[in-house]
Amino acid sequence: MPGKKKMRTRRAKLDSTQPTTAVNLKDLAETLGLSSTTVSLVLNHSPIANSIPARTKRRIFSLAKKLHYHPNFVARSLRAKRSYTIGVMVPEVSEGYEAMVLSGIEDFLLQEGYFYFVVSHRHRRDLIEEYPHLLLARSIEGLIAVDTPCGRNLPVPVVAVSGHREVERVTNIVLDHDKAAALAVGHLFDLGHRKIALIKGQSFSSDTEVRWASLRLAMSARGLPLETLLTAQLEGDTPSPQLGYLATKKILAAGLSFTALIAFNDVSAIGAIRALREAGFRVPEDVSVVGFDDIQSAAFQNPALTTIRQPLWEMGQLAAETVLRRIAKGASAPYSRTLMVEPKLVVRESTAPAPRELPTVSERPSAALVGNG
Amino acid sequence: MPGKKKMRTRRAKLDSTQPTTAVNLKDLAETLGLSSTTVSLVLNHSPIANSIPARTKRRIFSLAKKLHYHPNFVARSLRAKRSYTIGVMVPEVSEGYEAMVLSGIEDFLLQEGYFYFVVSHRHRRDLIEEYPHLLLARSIEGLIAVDTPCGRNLPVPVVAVSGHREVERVTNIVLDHDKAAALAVGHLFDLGHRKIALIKGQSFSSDTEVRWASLRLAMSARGLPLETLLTAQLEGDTPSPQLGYLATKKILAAGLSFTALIAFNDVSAIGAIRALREAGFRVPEDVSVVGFDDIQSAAFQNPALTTIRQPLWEMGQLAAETVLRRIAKGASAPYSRTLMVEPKLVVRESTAPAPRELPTVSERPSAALVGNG
DNA sequence: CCGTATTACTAAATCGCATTACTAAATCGT
DNA sequence: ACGATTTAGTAATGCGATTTAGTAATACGG
Repeated sequence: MPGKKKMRTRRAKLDSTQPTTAVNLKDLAETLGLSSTTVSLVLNHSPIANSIPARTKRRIFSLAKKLHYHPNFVARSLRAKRSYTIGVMVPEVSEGYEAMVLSGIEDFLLQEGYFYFVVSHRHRRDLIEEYPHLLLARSIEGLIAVDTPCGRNLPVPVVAVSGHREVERVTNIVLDHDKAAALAVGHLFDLGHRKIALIKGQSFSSDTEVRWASLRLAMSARGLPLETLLTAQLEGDTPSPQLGYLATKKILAAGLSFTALIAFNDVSAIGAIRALREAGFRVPEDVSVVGFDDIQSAAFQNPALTTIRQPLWEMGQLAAETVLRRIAKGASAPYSRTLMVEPKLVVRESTAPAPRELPTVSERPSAALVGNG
Repeated sequence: MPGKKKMRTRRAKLDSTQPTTAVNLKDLAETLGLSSTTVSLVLNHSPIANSIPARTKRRIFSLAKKLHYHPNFVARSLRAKRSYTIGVMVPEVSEGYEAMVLSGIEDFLLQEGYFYFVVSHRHRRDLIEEYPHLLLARSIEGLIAVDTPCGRNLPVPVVAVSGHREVERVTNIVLDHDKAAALAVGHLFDLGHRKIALIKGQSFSSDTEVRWASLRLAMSARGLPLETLLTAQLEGDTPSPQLGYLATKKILAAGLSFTALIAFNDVSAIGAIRALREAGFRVPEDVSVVGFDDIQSAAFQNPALTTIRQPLWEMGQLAAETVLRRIAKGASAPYSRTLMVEPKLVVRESTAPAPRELPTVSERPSAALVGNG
């Protein structure tokens, strides 16, 4: 009699030209001639299933594998009140920064059986406010905010990657900016550079102020003054080399000569190099350029970019690990406010010893190197 | 009597020092002295609730708002068998191709109230097999497979972006490769190039064979022979300019001279340029290079890359739109097998008229341009 | 050979919501 | 005034997995 029933169920699925609907516990149980309780207990390695003979267990496992059975997460979540899902907020899914962080997050999360929702807010205030609630309504167990001023006081653990500091109950994963700045400035200083231009990030970027402060500190530690005329800020919402290009143009227009430039990140460094070349400077012979981040394409720029590597993938990984740990420990458990990761100087081809004489725009034929590297 | 019950429920929550657990339908109903059916019907604006007087409705809505009631998404999904979630499979969350497609997918999906899970398989066969089932277990309503040979016969609509063709019940979103190849070859031909080297994609990439066939077609249409010695294939799992670099090295080593190179994609084109330079060729004066895709950094290479733009963002957008449409129509509805998108030639700086004489490696001092562009 | 333990399971309740099928009372048309 | 309709709801079922509380059947100790 149970045989008949099982045949019908399976047959219906096999006969159909329609695609098979996902297998569920009951299907399994009926096919095996067991109760769904037994199957569930065995599949979950419950100690209560100790008494089930190995043979039966094997039968269960092998059929489950054969039919690609995976417990319905929605049902499981409902019952267990756990969603095994976390939310990730990013400014956008760009080609550079976020992709690397996401990749790190994903690797860790999937390996732990968690999935994640990504939402990108494009710096829109209303979305930054709204998304955490939308995610919460979907029962996320934790939230990772990448480069995003994240909502305070959410009922789940929040980990910020390069977020603004000092938000209650948020673990911050940040680069050691002081060390990063010291690395950049020190490298140029050691190459003999004394006139260094700086490009500051957009005001909405959470790294901007800290990195700027660290840069000033590192400069003054080497006795280098900070010339306002050698300074410009990125302007524009969507990150693109164009922003660095325009910022560099502005510095060049100010007329003060310099032998090195530290950009806010690699993307803007790429634009900066282009602006410098258009103005007739060779990089790195006349002007050295240092970026931040070490995005994948930094190594394949021409010249390859010297940069301060921000371990983005590892930061994503660490963020995921931290959220999961905080989830496991429970909401009331203590948590670290800040986790610092180490920057690394990656010397490539965009930096060189400072030239003997300060290069100026007027001195050299500006057409010489334009349009070709 | 109902009063007593409701007091107990609410009180328990208010007394607790633990964070309040979310309000549910039953809480609401009991507090209001109504059945959960009524409350549910009203909150969902069901026509069946037409007969409920406005006063009662108002009471329900206002209490719901006051207690911040949000229906439990998990329970709702289980019951309604709708998760408003779709799955996205990608080879990996890289900096280039996938990020753009994902971005397009996300824009459309979020705007329609859908969320998505991303999983990356890194070309591992077992993961490619297993992930669709894992996603299904999470009740996805549809699947987008980006550059992934996707599982056949799933119980939800599947849309493949640049997937392998001719899979049952899968809508394919593909570039018009014939047009793309004609654009690339035609552009170089018009510039006077007759000796064109080609880099073929990795065998696991779904675009590889079609693009190759189109390229051969386009070549022969112009009367250009396809020299095996001017041909190399990318080798390696993780996309990186390094692969293009090595492939180009191999072509150079073969010794046959050429004035132009068509790479499989922008990433490999970047590597190709580097290899050409190391061998002493100027790009584009000696050798022109054309890429495919038009990833963001293509425009900011030096020289800026001439490329065949694949509208990646739009493809993501279209994929999302198509999945949602197929979901709305139901599984048995007819669907388009293939949706073609148009390539566009983007002329930048990596292509130029063919030089008078065929350049050869031995003719020029190979150190001249190394390390600087 | 009786009572307890163990083995090998199963029935039923539960998670929160949606939905189908009702009901009891009031109102209406003729 | 009596059946029909409308009004204002409620009870019961099910989505799929987990979990608690069981139950037969056999084994074992004394």
